[in-house]
Amino acid sequence: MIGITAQRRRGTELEGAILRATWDELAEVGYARLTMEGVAARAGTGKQVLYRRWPNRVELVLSAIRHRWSSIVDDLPDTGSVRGDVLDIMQRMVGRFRQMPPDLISGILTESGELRVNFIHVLEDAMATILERGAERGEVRLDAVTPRIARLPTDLIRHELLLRHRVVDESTLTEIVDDIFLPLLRPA
Amino acid sequence: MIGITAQRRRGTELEGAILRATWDELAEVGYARLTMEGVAARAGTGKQVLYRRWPNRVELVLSAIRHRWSSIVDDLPDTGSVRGDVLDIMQRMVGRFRQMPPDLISGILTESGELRVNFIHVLEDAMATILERGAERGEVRLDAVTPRIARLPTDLIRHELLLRHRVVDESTLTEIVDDIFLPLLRPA
DNA sequence: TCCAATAGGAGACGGCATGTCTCTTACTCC
DNA sequence: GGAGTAAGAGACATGCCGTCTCCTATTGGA
Repeated sequence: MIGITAQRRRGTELEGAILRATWDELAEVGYARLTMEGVAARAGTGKQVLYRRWPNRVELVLSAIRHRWSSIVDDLPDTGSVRGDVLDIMQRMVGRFRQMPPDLISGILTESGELRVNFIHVLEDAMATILERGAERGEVRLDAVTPRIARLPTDLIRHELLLRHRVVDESTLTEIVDDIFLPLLRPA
Repeated sequence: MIGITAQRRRGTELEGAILRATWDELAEVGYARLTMEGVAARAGTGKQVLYRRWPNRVELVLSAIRHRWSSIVDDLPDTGSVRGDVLDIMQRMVGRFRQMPPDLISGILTESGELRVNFIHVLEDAMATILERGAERGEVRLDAVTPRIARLPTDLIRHELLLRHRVVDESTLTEIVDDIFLPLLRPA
């Protein structure tokens, strides 16, 4: 045949294209109106190819998110103070959230029930490390810090972003850290 | 015509029946799979009757919730201590949540963003009153309590219930109150 | 008391997305 | 170079949405 030979993508290459298409579709129409058909069309493939890899919308979208972003804490901040480190983590959460379609998280939350390990567990580990380093510097009395206190900053940011739908600015972050979190790290 | 005369319900009576049917449907299939057709069938009426009153699913369900429950704080607790009052409020939140289909809140939150008024604002007012009474008893230094601190208990419960999907037991409540909230009411 | 206006009950309809299936054809690996 | 695999394309049954239309029970006003 003369002219264009329709190259047929496979495996990783195809998968990458689909995940990119998914993300683009998300950005364009949001999560609520993202359809398998839309993604397939945009990726230039058929629905069956999607369903061969992911059982449903939620899983596809979760893959797309993971594909686009590595872990939010793959490089831990080390500013020299607990305050700086925690603010850094919170800023990352806010920044990442800002780059998502507004209904993405709540949509996934509704359909799949749980926030995946990525979103919560990883942050807990990061906080643990930050607090240990703080303890070595004498900033923190580790025995006074319960797990719930440790996740206070991230929990509150999450609450603010997802349940209150607030724009979280710098002053919100410092409020949480200075008025709430830091005082609890060194009880009287 | 001999025998059963098909009484035709109207106005308030019909509306009540629909709202009850909506709640039953919610309890049975959850929010995600609640359909207008299902509600209409259960109420023994047609879809048009629903659409005449509510523009869509969300509004119908919101009405059903309001129809079933009055405000969570229409009678403020007054146990004689801030600790008791706050625990009481938190227990109410947990109790009410337990009586809801698991996906109800997140579903509505996703689709309409409404409900924040009921679920957040009302509780803030209640907390304000509780704290003022606490201040009169000398339990609380009001000048140290920022709005964000005041809503800490309710925010954390909400986070636990809606984002972490945890079963919130008594020990969770006392942890939040004793380890986090009360210490912040009387800084050193 | 009767009649016109209103609203209920029932269901058809077009539209759209889901998830399954089938078919042909390009590619890959042995 | 040939068998097996998976891509591309689209038909299909299903389900729900929101709108429309029909007919009839009920009601409030003349």
